[in-house]
Amino acid sequence: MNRNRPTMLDVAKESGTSLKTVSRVVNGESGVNPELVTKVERAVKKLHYRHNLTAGSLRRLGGRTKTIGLLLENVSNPFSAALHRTVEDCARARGIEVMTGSLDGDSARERELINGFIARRVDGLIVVPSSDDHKYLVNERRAGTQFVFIDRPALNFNSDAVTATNSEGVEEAVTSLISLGHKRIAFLGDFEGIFTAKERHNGYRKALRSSKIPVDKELEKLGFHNESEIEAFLIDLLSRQNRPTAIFTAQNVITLVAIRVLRSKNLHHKIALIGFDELPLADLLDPAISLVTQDIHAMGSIAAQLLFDRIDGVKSGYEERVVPTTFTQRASGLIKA
Amino acid sequence: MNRNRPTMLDVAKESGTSLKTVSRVVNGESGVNPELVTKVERAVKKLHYRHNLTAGSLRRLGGRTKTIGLLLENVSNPFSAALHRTVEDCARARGIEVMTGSLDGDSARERELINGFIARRVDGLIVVPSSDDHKYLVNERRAGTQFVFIDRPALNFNSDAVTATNSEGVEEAVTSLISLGHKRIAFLGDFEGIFTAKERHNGYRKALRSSKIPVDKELEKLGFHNESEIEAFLIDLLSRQNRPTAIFTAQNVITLVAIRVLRSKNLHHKIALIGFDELPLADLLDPAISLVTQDIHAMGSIAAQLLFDRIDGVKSGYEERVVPTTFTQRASGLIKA
DNA sequence: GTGAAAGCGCTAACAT
DNA sequence: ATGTTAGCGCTTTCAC
Repeated sequence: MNRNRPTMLDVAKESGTSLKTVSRVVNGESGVNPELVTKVERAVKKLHYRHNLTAGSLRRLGGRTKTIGLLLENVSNPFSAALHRTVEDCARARGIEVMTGSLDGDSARERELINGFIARRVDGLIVVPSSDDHKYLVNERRAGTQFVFIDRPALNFNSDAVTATNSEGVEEAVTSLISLGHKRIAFLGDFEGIFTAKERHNGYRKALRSSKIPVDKELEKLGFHNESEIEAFLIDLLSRQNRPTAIFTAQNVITLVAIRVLRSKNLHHKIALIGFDELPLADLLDPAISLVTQDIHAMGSIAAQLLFDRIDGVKSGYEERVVPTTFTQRASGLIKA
Repeated sequence: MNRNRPTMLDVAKESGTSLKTVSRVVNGESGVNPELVTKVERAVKKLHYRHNLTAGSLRRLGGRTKTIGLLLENVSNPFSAALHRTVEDCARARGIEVMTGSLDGDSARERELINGFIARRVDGLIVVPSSDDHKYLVNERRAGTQFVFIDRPALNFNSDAVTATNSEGVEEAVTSLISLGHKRIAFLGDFEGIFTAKERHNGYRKALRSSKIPVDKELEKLGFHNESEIEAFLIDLLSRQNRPTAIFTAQNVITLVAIRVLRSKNLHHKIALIGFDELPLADLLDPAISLVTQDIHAMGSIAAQLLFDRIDGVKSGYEERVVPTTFTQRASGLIKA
């Protein structure tokens, strides 16, 4: 029972001061007689008093709870986890705690979790969205909850957002493949409904167009429901007569499966491979894997800063900040056509 | 400003009912006239009412906030992240949200974060501890906050805990090396002050003892301050005349460095290696890496269940649950002496 | 500089 | 079955 916790009134009685003085001391307000401060602090220690921030937020102007929500694709995937850590560090510097949740691409879960966080009155939310319509947030923002989107922008909802140069990053990587003589380059990505997936596909198409290589739809596939679908597509792809000489995998799980399939067919030294997203140990594989990666630290810090500014009342127009990707060339991307 | 959010009183007025009826409907209590339910629900929708759980917890018996805290080593490391996901899933099933924080092995941070979470009145905490004295939690538990420890038990604080068979897991792996003829087996682990590090070292020593292999302190090192120290020790170790024929690395970062160093010396096919902790892509390296791993899902679920039971008022004696590790033998562990 | 009183949004206890 | 009132622990407002 939290009921047995002492309150400010208990501390006031114990220290022979008033409730308000205790409040001032606990909140570190200036202008309190040092003697009283000592008395209060002694009583706090003696009674093991713990400030109740949630009660305070009820009456506090603006009702701030110094808690934010962070909605990720899945807290256990490396991209989400790294983003989480960055946001946590930014929040810690300001005495803000972070509540997290995984959406798994489910738009219903997005709404549920946002409702759950709002019921706990978070001051704002950083969201890697899973839904394709964020109109429903208009009322929440009007009521005082701030939102910043990350990785993908909001849809039907004008807001701050931080994204990466998905298209340009892929374009650079695919162009490098073309310059090595590749003309048949496969592209495996997520469903086009996902913003990042579409952007990455656009980058691939642009690179082909610039080099006047016609699109071969047989070499493209967007959207897989699970790993075995990826595997099946790749096995089919590689068994064709006119199989590709290079593969671009636009997401880390797809890259992982591609590595395994290429190995199992003993083609990992014959067919070039470049993937999108960080992959632990990618540099230790044989061949080492070329990757296009996002600057997660920059993305997370910018998103956190944007959110904190909004919570602090900044009213300027909504910003969309774009963070450059990095192309790390390794052996798998240098295999010639 | 959260101030503009409508309250139950606004909903009551809009629906022509009373505050208490609104409360009943919002909380899904039975025994309310369906007509009134409809009226209230209509008003809730119209006004975009959002229940304020934090206000409710103030008055609610037991003061539950339906929020728990999860303190991890570092939310972005794979072990922590996987644990986080498991706990999140267990919590979600009960409508509980999770606040998280990274301790980085810092005991001051542990206290700070616990204080921050208690200030927000979490119902309980699941802790991978970083401090070596948890006496200070006695008062918190007395005041109604529940604690479950995971990965390492609490010190000077009697509580529920979930750990893995660290010692037995290592013993099994090292014994397998011995049975392949290895007698000079190096052991690299974390500082002995860390529970898991000590346990893993114990397992190593037990395996040697059972086979009557004398301990060679030159082959052991416990505690590194950073990756370059690990690297330096390994480089020295491998350049000795009587270098080890096998290495056991008792933690994932150490295993990673060992993989890199063995490769750089071209010894990865000559010296056996077994590591502790999961390593993504370990099966795709050449040689594939043998690992002793923890059942993170089981550990997380058990910890969550223990915590929820305590929150629900279970008063039985504190339990220490031990979850078996798994030894996955791959090529790196099968290299002979 | 300090304190008393009101009230934040809700639930509990008690009417009706 | 529904409503009224008090009060959770705190911050605000305002008086001293």
